Amino acid sequence: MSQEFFHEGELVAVLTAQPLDRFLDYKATEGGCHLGAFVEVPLGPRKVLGVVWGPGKGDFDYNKVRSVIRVLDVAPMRDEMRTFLTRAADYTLTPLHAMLRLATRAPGLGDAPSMRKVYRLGDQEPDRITAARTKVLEVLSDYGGLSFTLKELADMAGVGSSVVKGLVKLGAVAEVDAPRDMPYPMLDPDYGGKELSVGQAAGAEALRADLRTDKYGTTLLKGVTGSGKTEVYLEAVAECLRMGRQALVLLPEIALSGEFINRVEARFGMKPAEWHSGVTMTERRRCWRMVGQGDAQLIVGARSALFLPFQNLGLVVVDEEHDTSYKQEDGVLYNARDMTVLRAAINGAQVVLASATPSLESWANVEQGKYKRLELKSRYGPAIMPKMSAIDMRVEDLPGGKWVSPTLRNAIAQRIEKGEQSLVFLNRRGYAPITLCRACGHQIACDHCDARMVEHRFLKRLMCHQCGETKPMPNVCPHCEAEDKLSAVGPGVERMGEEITELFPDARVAVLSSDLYGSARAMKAHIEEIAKGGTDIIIGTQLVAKGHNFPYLTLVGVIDADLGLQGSDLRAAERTFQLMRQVAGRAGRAETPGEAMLQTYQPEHGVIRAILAGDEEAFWAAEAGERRAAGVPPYGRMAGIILSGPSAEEVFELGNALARQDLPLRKIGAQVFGPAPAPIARVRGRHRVRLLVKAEKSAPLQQALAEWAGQFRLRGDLRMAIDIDPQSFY
DNA sequence: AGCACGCCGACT
DNA sequence: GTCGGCGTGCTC
Repeated sequence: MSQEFFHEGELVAVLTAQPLDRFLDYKATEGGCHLGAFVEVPLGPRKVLGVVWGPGKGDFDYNKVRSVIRVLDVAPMRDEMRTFLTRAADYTLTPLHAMLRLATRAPGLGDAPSMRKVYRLGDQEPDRITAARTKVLEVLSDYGGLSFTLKELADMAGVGSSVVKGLVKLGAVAEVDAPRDMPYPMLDPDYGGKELSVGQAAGAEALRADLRTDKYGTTLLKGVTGSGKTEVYLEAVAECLRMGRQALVLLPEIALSGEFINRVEARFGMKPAEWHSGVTMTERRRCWRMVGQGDAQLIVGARSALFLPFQNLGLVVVDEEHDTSYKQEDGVLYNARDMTVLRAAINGAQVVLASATPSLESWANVEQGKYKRLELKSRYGPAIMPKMSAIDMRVEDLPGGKWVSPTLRNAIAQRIEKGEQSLVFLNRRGYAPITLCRACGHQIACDHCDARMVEHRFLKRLMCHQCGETKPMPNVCPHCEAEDKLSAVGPGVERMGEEITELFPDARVAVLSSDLYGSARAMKAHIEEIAKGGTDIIIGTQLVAKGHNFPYLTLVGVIDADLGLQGSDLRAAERTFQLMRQVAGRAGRAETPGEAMLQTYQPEHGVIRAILAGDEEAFWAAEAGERRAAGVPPYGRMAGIILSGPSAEEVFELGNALARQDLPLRKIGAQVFGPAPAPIARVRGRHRVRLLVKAEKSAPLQQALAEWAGQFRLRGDLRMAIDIDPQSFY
């Protein structure tokens, strides 16, 4: 039985977010402190944030032990959260202090809850009544009982703030202190329930029943685009709210949150709390604190929202669970989808993994009986799945430098005639992926990374898609100094825009690519305008595959369905399959049936055939068979070790040393591959080398990796990062 | 992470 | 002589 409270002077073990790989003993403050308390402690000359993790070990000279400075005024960290952080740290081989940092990423955590003055109706009558005073008092009585800040109240009444101040002096308006961080408004689970189809209602009831068990469980909610998955899992959220527990919905893309928030408001009457990189500092602080004290019922956020201090987490929905952006690729390497399952298991919460095209991992977990599966077959509304066909590019008559086949061009022309929208999909941003010198063959590359610079004609610059570095488009070749010999090779969305405008000079064309907008807000506004029908032809990247609804869209043309099939990345087939199905699912979501056309040079390829046939089970079974035979995820375990440093030789040397001293891995039957240049071989001037480790599913991989890596002490500027379950493994 | 300590090269 | 480079080590 662990001790829950520590009296003044007792030793406590404190974990700080500083990179120390152990707990430090401190003496509890005057007044004592609870297990899990957030505290401020002295560390050398500094004061740092920490969490009381347990009783002190007492193995440090008692006279040198310092005292906790103060206990912070936030809810203590719960046992479940400490367990979660510990187990997540063990799983991802991340130091615990780095996990704590993820869990305390809120500004002003150490501040006392700040107060502000708010105004409400007072109990006195004003001595003289004026028009301005009447307006202020009317506003206050109209919103009976509610209070406002000075600015809000003055603005609402259309008067100056001096009028309000005057009324305060007379006692007609009361000035009171209120905490700046207000609880989020209560959501009403019975506010705006939509009529559900029979299939949806059955799915919703299954999820509600699982929630009522009060136990952990994971359900894969599968349904084609537009089948109404969102309505179904919002019913699970409603049940969670009725039970008085907190719910979290994770989205892969911030750009989607605006539309989703509106749906939540329509369903529950109020907006939920939001947590992602786009929310302001003030709002972040409010969200973190309110989640911690149970005054936020539903949080919509990005993967890092999983580390919020929930008091009573009952449900986590991972929307578009197959999306690769759930994998954090720098800093702490974790997969938010997998960590969700871990957290829910510890909290006794339910997980809903929603997707039209689930990941093979989730598919395999269903097969093994670890997850339940719910499938929404019938579409919500009259639309049906699009008709899909391949355009065999080997027989199309296309001049060099052009990418829209005559077949696709004719199909687009027909839509324009009927006043319907077409989408031209190409998963390549910018104007052209390669800038080549026709005189010497030089390709312009990034100065800091091992990547080619992509021309962005819209910005009139070259950009590195690895590090974001840009430079102006040069007039002469940087290598041979020939003038006017640089030319754009290969297609990007901007260039497609040009080609489409040439083919359809009278059509309204819009290019939709995340880098063309200054802000998420601007992008959202543009997407909404397009969705209303303000455009004939949309040219888009991956962005359009992520859940936006275009009711007038009836044709999707995929420019290069072969992109991503090449190379030896084992996930390439899976990703291509998901992407193509998602894009094809854009077409015909409303009343009009849609059509999807895939331009390909290999129409006989298994992935292309599976997409066209709509035979998912066949695709998954074939893909699973190949992975099982190769002993790779989800049927085997893998880890990547990324070594980086300023000198390529030193990094490789370390890589070779690791590969040589692989006894800890051989003991568990694991194999080491590499070192080889990492998929991105140079980032921001640092050379990167990767080793891959492959083990049986049941092998204790983490312990072996820890022992293996522990043999080395990194000198100078060398870094080592271990990536459990890497996204790409070739 | 910060910050101090400390041991070698080129400046007033 | 000393200013300052950043390698090494410590923080209860």
